[in-house]
This record gives sequence, structure tokens and C-alpha cells, in this order.
Amino acid sequence: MKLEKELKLKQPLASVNHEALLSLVRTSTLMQKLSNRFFSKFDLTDVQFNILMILKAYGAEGLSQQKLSEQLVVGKSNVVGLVDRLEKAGYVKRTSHPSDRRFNQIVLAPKGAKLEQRVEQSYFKEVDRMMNVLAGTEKRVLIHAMEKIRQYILTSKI
Amino acid sequence: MKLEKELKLKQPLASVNHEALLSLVRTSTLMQKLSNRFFSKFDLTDVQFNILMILKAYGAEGLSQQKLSEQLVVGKSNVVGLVDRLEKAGYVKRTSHPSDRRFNQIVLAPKGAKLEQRVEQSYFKEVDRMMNVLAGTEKRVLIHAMEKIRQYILTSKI
DNA sequence: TACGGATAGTTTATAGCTAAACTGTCGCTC
DNA sequence: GAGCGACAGTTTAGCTATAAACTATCCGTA
Repeated sequence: MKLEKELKLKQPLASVNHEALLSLVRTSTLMQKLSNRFFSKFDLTDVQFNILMILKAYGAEGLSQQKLSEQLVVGKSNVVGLVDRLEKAGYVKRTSHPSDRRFNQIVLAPKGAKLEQRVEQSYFKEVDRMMNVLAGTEKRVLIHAMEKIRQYILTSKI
Repeated sequence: MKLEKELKLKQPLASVNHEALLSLVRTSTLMQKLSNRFFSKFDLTDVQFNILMILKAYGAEGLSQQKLSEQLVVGKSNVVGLVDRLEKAGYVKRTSHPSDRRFNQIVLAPKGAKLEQRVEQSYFKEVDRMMNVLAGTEKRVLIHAMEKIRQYILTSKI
């Protein structure tokens, strides 16, 4: 459906630029909602699954909350609660670093590893289903366009 | 920068589909953060500015919270707090519908109209600056691609 | 060795978001 | 006219996010 109708706008969009921007934001919001419907089947949120995937890649050494906050691109204060909830659910383990007690080491607990394994396949299947509505060229243009916008954002403000 | 580096991924991305999806999500997240840095100069959030723009289009008659929640594509319970805060700041007025007390009428207050006016120009200038990193073709492909993905999401689940 | 700066994590206050349960109002039907 | 269902708004509980102020730990230097 056309974006203007979809958003029930009273006035037509002023410019192609604004239309492109709103397209992107709206689509990503809907993807977010779909993703949370998907993960809620496993009593997870998208962020929680993301953390499990990251921790999986880091294996037994795990990560500090600081590193985790960098990977997730969120503030470190946010990570406190995220890890709290995952720890309470038994999916991750939080231990103090033996030689530097400033650090916490967050590692994937067996229960979390099992869950991650179970969700992962299903997740990638969904990703493929959704993104295959695009042609190969469209995907490449999209990836390149997104890179240019990020480039602009990261240099424009710092 | 390449997405894999930007996200500091330990392992390369498994598929073009996943890369395209993460590109989109990551870019939209950064746009969100940039947008909130921008609006915070006016003591606003992106959502609040969006509401002011919507209310402006509806003029003196205003909207019910129900209609507002449809326009914003958020749950109605969310609108309660959004309007609360805008009302407290003096930007909107909330009155009971004269003939049907189930409805609230939300209208833009003069203070809100003045602020909206002031922010709007600056906002569209920023939008142009950012989106003009893309060529015309890229914008058209992007808009079309986003429409296809939304189409998929809206039909796939309902 | 004591001090002061840097670093990691926590707390607090605020904002936005959801789902589910609840209240109040309206209108139709019996 | 009483009652019931539909609809608008509110409340509650929980998740994610920010910024700012705080605590604890470590390490280099004087």
C-alpha cells in the first residue's frame, strides 16, 4: 500500500526525501513489531535473543557489560537491567572477574545456549522469507544506500 | 563502513538477507538516535513532534486519542501518557467531547503550534541533508523495497 | 604509601512501548 | 425502562532506552 494511505495522512508528503525517510522508519517499526511477535513465542524479546547470539559467539570467556553495551550500541546503564532479567531467567551467568573486580563476566548458561539453538533456525528461516520479497539488485541497492546514510550520520555529528 | 565491522561481529554475516535486514535495522536505529539528539534541542522527542504535526493538520476539531493511536500506530494505552506529558507542557489541550463523553478531543494549543512552526523548517532541512546522500534512483528503489517488505509483513500475520 | 584519575557497574528519574484487565459511557434491543 | 454489548480511555506490570549522579575498584605517580 502507498505510504500516505497507510499512515492515513491528511496532507500528501512534501518531498521524496521525506517519503523515503518515513518509508524506512515505518518499515523498520513494523519489522520490530513482527520480530517481537515472533520472539514472544519463546518468551524472549528481540534484544534478549540478540544478546544470546552475541554471547554464543564469545563462548566460555564471555564479555564484560561494557563490551556488551558497545556491541548492542546502548548505554551501559541499560545493560544492567538486561543482564539482570536474563540472569534471573537462568539464560546467562554473571560472575566477577577474578583479577579485576571492576568487571563482570557475562557468559551464556547451558539453558540459554539450548534456547538460542532452538530459536536460531526458526529465526533465519523467517528472515529469509521476509527478505526474499526483494530482488537481488534491490538488496544490494538497499545495503549500499543504508551504508551511505549511516556514513552521513556517523560523520555529521560524532 | 562495512556493517560487520561497524557491529564488531565476531563472525561474518551468514547471508545477504540477514545483512540487508541488519543494515536496515541498524540504520533506522541510528536515525532514531540522531533524530532524538535533534529534537532534544527543543525539549521534544521525535514522537512528540510527530504528534504536534498530526494535530496541526487536524486544526480546531482535533482528534480523539483513539484516532491518534491509529495515526501513530501505537496502542491506545500508550497515548494516555503521551498526551499527559504534552498537556502538562502546555502544548495540547484535552477536552471531553461535548455530546459523547467517551471521547477526548485533543487539539493543538497555541504554545504547541508556535513550537511546531519553529521546529518544522529546521526538521525538513535536516531530512533533506540526510536523504540527499542518496541518488534519485536509490530513493525510488528504497521506497519501493520498503513497500514490498511492509506488504509482506501486513499480509503475513494480520 | 597515599592520592587522584580513569574505568566498570549501579541507581534514579524520565520517556516510550506492549498486553491485559478495568471503568465509564453510549445505544440498541427486549 | 433495564440490561447488555461495543467502544474510549485508564491503570498496571513489564521491557527497552536515555542521561546524570553515584560507588567501587584499580593503577600510576608523586
